[in-house]
Amino acid sequence: MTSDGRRTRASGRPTLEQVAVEANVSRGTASRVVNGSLEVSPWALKAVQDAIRKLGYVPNHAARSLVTQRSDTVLLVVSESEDRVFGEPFFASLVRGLSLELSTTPLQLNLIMANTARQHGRVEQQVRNGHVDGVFLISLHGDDPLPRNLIDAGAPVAVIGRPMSDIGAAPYVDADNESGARSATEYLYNQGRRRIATITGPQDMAAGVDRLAGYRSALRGKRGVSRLIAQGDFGQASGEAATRELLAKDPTLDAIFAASDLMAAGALRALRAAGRRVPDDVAVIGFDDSEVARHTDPALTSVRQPMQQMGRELAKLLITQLRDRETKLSPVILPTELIIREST
Amino acid sequence: MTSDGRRTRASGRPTLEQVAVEANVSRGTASRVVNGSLEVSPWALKAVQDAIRKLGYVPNHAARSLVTQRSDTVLLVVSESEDRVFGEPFFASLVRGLSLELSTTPLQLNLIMANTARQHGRVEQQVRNGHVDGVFLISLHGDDPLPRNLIDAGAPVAVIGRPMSDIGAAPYVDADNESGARSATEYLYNQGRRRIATITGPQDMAAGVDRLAGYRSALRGKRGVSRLIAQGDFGQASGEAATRELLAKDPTLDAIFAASDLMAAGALRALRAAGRRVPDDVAVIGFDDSEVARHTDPALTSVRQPMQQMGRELAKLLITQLRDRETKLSPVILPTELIIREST
DNA sequence: ATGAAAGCGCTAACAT
DNA sequence: ATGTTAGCGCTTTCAT
Repeated sequence: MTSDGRRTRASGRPTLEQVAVEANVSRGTASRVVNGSLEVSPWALKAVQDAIRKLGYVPNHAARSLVTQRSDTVLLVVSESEDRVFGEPFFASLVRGLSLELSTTPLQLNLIMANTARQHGRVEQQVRNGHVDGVFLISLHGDDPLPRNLIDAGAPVAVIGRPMSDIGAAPYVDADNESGARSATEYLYNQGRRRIATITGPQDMAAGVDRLAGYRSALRGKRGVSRLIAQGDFGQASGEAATRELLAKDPTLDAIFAASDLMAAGALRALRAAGRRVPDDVAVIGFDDSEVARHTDPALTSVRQPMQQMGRELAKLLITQLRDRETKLSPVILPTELIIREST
Repeated sequence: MTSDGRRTRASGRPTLEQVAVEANVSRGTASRVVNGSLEVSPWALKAVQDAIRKLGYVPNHAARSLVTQRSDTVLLVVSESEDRVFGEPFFASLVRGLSLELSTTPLQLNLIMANTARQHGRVEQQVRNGHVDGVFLISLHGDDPLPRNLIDAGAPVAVIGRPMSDIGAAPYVDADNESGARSATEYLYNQGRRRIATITGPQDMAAGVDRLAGYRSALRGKRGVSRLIAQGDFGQASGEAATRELLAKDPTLDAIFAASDLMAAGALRALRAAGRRVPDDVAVIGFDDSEVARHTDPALTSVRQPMQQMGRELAKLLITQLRDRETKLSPVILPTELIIREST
């Protein structure tokens, strides 16, 4: 008990009630001010604002959630099997973009790593419980049932990276992989390279398919250019192996476009082992503009994706759906940029 | 209204009340079961459990928070200026460790990027509001007031990476940087290298200081070994410059221990430019065992930190404090491992 | 424009 | 061991 005989609150945090008392208005009016209602007299408005400042009042999230039935929380789900993705610097940029955009809203960002089916279940549960108002999904596997389940559970979803299969109503953000690959290949062509090979990504992932399509598109109709395709899996070892294979098929090749920086780094190794100079004998271009690209020797020319911007767009996609559940959004495809370094 | 005249809940989610009705017990008893109280008859226990399963009941987080005055949420604060850290693969492992450990608790992980002072303010506010029960801090700047402010605000804090200045009551987790650096240096010595240089990290960061100390300690008392120290900032360019400097001072040096993989990658470039073969002429060791280490040519021998384990320990540090606010915890220092690759 | 009051779903103290 | 009940802090009708 305080000296005036009233119970002390456990935490020192002021409540809306206290603000109302301080401002000589009812709790209802105070609430209206906090929530920006227009039906408040200028006089009351000021009194409440002053009280809020004086007391250092901040709304209680739990109490508000309880009555509004919203959580003001969005979930970023990272499939652990994709932790290469997670570990790449571009993930940091993506999250920065998300944060930037979310910081203009009352939404909190919850992070969950969902590797197992059991954890996928937890995600769905969180959605059904209303603990989460919306979900960001990162780089799905082809046949992942998660997005559809989440949508069925009633949550808006936004996906980063074009899903291979139809994913229901979930909009996505992606870089323009095809166009990026096309520019890279055209750059090699314009350099005068005429024996241009590519190392593809896995063909069950959109990024793999689209980048190969870009390579093909760049060379379509061009005469006097030899095309050469080897299959990779985005990993360095596969790039190295693919390059050896390519070299065996055509020892005179003078350019390689790899669908990932890691594969390009592998190509660099294989080329050096084969005694080829880069870029003198063979030019190499990677994709992603990852950390690795900056640290190989020679440094890699690479196709950059605007990850931070993609993060912002991703956030916008979800925010829009949150504001109006009925909105049907289209995918957002952002342009890439070719970053020239030493390998071309 | 439903046909039986009672109001329908907006969301279909069952409440504890409905569980109680279904199980023919009071809400109180149902609550006891949900919260694992022992004062429940086996009979009631089963009835409630069945009802929970049948209805698919899950507790409402907001309602619980409201009454318990806990949020069951912990916050991971990433200083954006440290986004190199964030982007490194080891961050993924750290988060995985955190998630793993937190998944055994009802704690949710909230992610916030706090670059600006304004955002630091937001973090403090979240703590004061009770929106967050505890905070993880990652790689602080020397004189960052955040940890102390948070502790003052009443939140348990756990820090990853030894802070330079005293940080108050916050325990931390770190790798044994000194011992890691010592093993690396000793490895070079045991290889027969006798002109062993080091490229240090910034000396206003614990990792920089400790790794230099490890180098010194390894060589202490050894005769016939030349020591050579150049200053770096953990970045690749600084490693390249430092190596040129080192080479100028001692053209015969036969080993370099760099306090980061990025600097080691820079060293590799400078050595190649200078016509030195690695590891034949000069052996190189980095630190962090990052993605970059696996993709340089030659691949880098590097000191690995057990990031996932560090994540788990970090979580434990916070969980312990959450359970008992009075606990005073000691720092946790985890051993490193030397990963041998092609550069030695 | 404002006040009064009814809950949101839950826990915990109290009574039995 | 179980039921009853008083709030937790807030938003939102419904009156006025």
